[in-house]
Amino acid sequence: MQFKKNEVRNAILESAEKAFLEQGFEGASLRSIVKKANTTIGNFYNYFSSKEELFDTLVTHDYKMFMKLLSEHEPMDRPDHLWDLSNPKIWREVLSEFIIQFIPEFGNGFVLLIQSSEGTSYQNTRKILIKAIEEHFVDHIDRFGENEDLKGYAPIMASQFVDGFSKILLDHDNPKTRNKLLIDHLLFYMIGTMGMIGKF
Amino acid sequence: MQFKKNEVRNAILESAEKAFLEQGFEGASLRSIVKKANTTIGNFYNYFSSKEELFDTLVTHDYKMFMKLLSEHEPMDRPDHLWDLSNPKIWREVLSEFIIQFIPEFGNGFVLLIQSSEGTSYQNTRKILIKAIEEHFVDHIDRFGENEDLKGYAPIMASQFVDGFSKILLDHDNPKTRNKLLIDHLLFYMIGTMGMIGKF
Amino acid sequence: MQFKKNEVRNAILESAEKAFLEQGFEGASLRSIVKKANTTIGNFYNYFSSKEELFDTLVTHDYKMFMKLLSEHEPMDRPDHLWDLSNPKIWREVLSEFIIQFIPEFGNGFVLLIQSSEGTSYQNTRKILIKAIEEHFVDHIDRFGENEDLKGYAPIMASQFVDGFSKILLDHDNPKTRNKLLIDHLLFYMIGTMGMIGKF
Amino acid sequence: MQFKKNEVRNAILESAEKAFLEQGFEGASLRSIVKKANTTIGNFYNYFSSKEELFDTLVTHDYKMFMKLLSEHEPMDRPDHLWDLSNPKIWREVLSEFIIQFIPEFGNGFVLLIQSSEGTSYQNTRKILIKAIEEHFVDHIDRFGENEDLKGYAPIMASQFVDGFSKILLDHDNPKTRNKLLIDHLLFYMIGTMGMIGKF
DNA sequence: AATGAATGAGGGTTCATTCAT
DNA sequence: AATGAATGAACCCTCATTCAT
Repeated sequence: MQFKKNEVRNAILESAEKAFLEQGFEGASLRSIVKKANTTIGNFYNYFSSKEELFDTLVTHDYKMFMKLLSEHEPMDRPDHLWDLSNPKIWREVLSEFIIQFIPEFGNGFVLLIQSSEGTSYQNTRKILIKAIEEHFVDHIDRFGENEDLKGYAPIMASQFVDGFSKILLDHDNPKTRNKLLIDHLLFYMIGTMGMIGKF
Repeated sequence: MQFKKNEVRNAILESAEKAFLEQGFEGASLRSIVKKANTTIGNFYNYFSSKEELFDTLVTHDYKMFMKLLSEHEPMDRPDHLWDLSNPKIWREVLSEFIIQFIPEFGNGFVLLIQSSEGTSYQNTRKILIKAIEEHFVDHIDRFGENEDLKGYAPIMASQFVDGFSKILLDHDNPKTRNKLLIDHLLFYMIGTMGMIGKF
Repeated sequence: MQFKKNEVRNAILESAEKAFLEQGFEGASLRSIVKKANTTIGNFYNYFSSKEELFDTLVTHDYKMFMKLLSEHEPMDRPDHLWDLSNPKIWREVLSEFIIQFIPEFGNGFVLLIQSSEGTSYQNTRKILIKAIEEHFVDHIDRFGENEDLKGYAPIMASQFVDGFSKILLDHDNPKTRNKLLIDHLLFYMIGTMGMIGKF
Repeated sequence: MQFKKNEVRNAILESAEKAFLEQGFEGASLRSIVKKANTTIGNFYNYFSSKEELFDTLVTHDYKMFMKLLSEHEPMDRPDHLWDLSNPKIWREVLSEFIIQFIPEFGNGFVLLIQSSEGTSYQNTRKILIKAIEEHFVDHIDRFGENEDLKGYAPIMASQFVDGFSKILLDHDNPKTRNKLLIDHLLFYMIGTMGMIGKF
């Protein structure tokens, strides 16, 4: 019965993903999740030990991915040499190459982590990520010592960058438009940052 | 008991504002709100007729402000002539004058409206505002007919612009730094937009 | 300040009477009663010691009246000689004289006792009265020994007689139509009883 | 657990029926109902979706019956030819046949509808029925044009007829005595009405 | 593997009553 | 005499979780 088992399990996971994305972890009730998955609340506990573990399952892969990325601190930095390119016009294609290699890894799990994890043990993920991105921005700002007070805006930039990233993933399933938008997104923030620094 | 009355009322309002900001309207429980305000649930209803009315009280002023601004559609457009200025360097001071006249009116009420109103009658406010901003962006993109596919990014930009705006209000009470950040924010989006269009 | 005092007191009594009649003792809230009386909940307790005492005040006169009537057992019996009259046509005028002498005493207090006293210490009044009337009916039925099993219907007759009586008082303020209806009512029950016994 | 399920469900229904009859829909608390049914408030909602649905369940069959009877308007009229019979003595047996065909359908559900539905969606049932009965009485009174002012008493008669009907159902489970009393009841009202009109 | 009955805590709300002012 | 703030119990209802079947 391995086969059927996975069917139910997957049905629950799908239903839960949708519910969590739409109503958040606390807002989505187990009752409604299992109902949409065509099973019962009792049976749910044959597959998952708790609501939290359900969320965990949906999110763990992307969380590990994300943490690895964060600790390696390499792929994230890769496009940085762009900062030294003079012309925004050529950024797009370089970014495009960059984004293709690590973006596919992220999916709705990432969105759940960022937008729907309130009430779970992951609720700090968003903050951690934002903090990391912020430091990243600050690094670059620091290279241009003159804009000290721009740093105040860095946290805002960082949180928006992350939320925008997550919003794109959420709203767009089609990989092509998704990637295009993600590139737009990176581009927008690079241009914005450069402009704020005074590069134009 | 007129004296104590306002104290309690304000304690409830403060406690509620904090709770709503942190946990959203539905996530924040009346019981926890009144507890932090050092009163009882029964007494709460001597001051407010419902949880919704409590939210209403916190939000109504900023909501009216916001609706007025939206319908007049004038102050919001004012800084648009900046788009025709060639040099980003001088934008800052022009924006600065503009922002001073209408920003001071907004406070945490606006943040509640944008970030914490799910489950209240105001829950569409964020969407309305984002839609309005989005149209605004699209207008400017349209002036440069060649970037048709940039429009896909407009909704992202709009929602982030609004969320960033709200985040600044939330994180900064000090009017001076707040205004500075709001100017940064506008600047960042103008630069970003112009850059995306290909102006640089 | 005796004058003003009674004004408030009367306003409360009027408002309460209406509320109790419409929603019953438990269904009517003190809050709504004092609001309609243009005073406050706190002030209410300067005039009455409890909700129950308020009801008490509205009802005590009619209750005593009623109890006296019940124990004397005289006026109630008075029209009984009618039973021996052969022609229903002449009953009406005899009843008319009878009813005039004791009906005026009853008012809304009586209705409250019968229809709105659930939850108060008077909640048995209706039952007591009905029981008394029932015994009355049974007495007359007994005079015609042959209809033994008619007695089963006596409790129904009694409770309906009482409720109808009370309903007339409730629906009709005008003394003239009220008395006419009360006479109709008595007549109806006398005819019905005689008919059931087999007099026609 | 199918076995136990119905036990609990029935226990709740029984307890609720009793509570609603005694204290009305709003007066009866869910807590007291489930307590008497030896279960918990949480569990109640595994059987019924709301207090209203609980009432609904108790009442829906009789409500449909009643509505059908009212719309067909036939069985109700059937005994009318009795009015033209000269001798009350033979009425009883004719009524007896009539009543047997439609009365058995009614039970406590009907009583709940009439006496305990305040606060539910059925709260107008009593009024509707009384109005229908009243019109019925008026019809017959109209055949004897001379008693115009008797019509004032028709609403009283109608409401009492209905309440008496309901009281009999409430007080008597035994079908035999119940039917006998219902016949008595009809008889009583026919005699009363004829007498009032002046037929005797 | 699957069911759904059972639990108990907590949600927003209303109530009669008390009491300081 | 008058106010209305304060209390605590009770209202209907939803929730995640447990457990017997």
